[in-house]
Amino acid sequence: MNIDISADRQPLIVLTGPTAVGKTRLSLALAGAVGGEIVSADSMQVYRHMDIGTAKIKREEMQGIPHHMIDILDPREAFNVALFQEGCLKCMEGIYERGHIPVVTGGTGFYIQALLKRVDFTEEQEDRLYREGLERLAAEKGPEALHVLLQEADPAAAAEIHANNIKRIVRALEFHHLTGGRISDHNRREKEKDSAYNSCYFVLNDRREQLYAGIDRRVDEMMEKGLTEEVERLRDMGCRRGMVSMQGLGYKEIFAWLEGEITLEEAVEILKRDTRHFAKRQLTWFRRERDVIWINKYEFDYQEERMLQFMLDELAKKQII
RNA sequence: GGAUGGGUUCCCGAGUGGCCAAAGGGGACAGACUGUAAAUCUGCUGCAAAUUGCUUCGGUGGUUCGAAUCCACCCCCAUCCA
Repeated sequence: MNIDISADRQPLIVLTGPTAVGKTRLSLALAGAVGGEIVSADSMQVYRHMDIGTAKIKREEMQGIPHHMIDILDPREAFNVALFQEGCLKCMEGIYERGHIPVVTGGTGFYIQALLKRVDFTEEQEDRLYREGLERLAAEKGPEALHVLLQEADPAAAAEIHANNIKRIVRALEFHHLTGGRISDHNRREKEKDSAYNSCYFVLNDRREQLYAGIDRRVDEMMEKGLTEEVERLRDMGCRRGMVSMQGLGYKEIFAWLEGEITLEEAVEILKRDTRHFAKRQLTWFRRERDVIWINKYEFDYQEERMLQFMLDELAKKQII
């Protein structure tokens, strides 16, 4: 009775969820069951040498399943959504050619959205100097000064973005500066897009207490595995605090400790807290996404088999498998 | 046993007669997000309802038109003296 919507769209599976719910583990079972290849949608696992703090899967744990978008960049380089989308599209071509299904796994909701909707990032680049000028202006005259500029350039965006949100205001101004257009128009256009794929969007979740307990446990494990040494190594190879990669959870806190701003104990506490905050933000994002299929672990008695079966049923309904 | 300091809303912590349901911070919760997204930012936080009412600042009683703020006694904590 369902109309065939799969005719001209390629199949794609998304498995996401807040940090430390168990995405990696379930993704292996899922990819194994559907003959899929895993595409990581994670803004930090793209970096080489950042293994412990990103809870990156080890080669020997991959069960022979190909993993993409992991370890593709030097941590001294800046990554962003547009690069993610580009890289993703490229490796997915190969996956389809091999007759496999991409299983997009990772917690960066923004990246997943950019991929599914094929958000258009092509029309402009970025202008570092212009950005830095704006940031200096904000630092000297306050965020309001930037907001006033945006009101002239793009009133709709100014109304939507809070004056304190310097990063987003800078981006909106940069967009205008580079294209002459308005980012508010661009966003409105892109927002209306539907998924470009015949896709199933699974969000793995658990009770809040369980989630938070899992986060605490994971951070403790990272410390035992040598997170501090990992960060020291990165620092010695030239990573500095301001870099995109070093803004990742675990890295920024340990850096603060290395530079004597806080004690190690404090760093660990802050890391746990910030990771909880992050998990909450992820959940907010997923709640807003349309057509997501929630998998609450407690509804499956925490049994991977049952979750997997549920997912396979959903995939069959949509004729993805 | 004596001296001093202190007990404030989930936590820390201001408040020393009315403008106090009580600053500020943290946490919790909620939200935004379209080339830094593990980033950045916002809202909210005693209870119930219309501008209102009710319960709260260790306990009990008192002073006062009016108290978290003043007094008395009691309980608990910290430090010091015995």
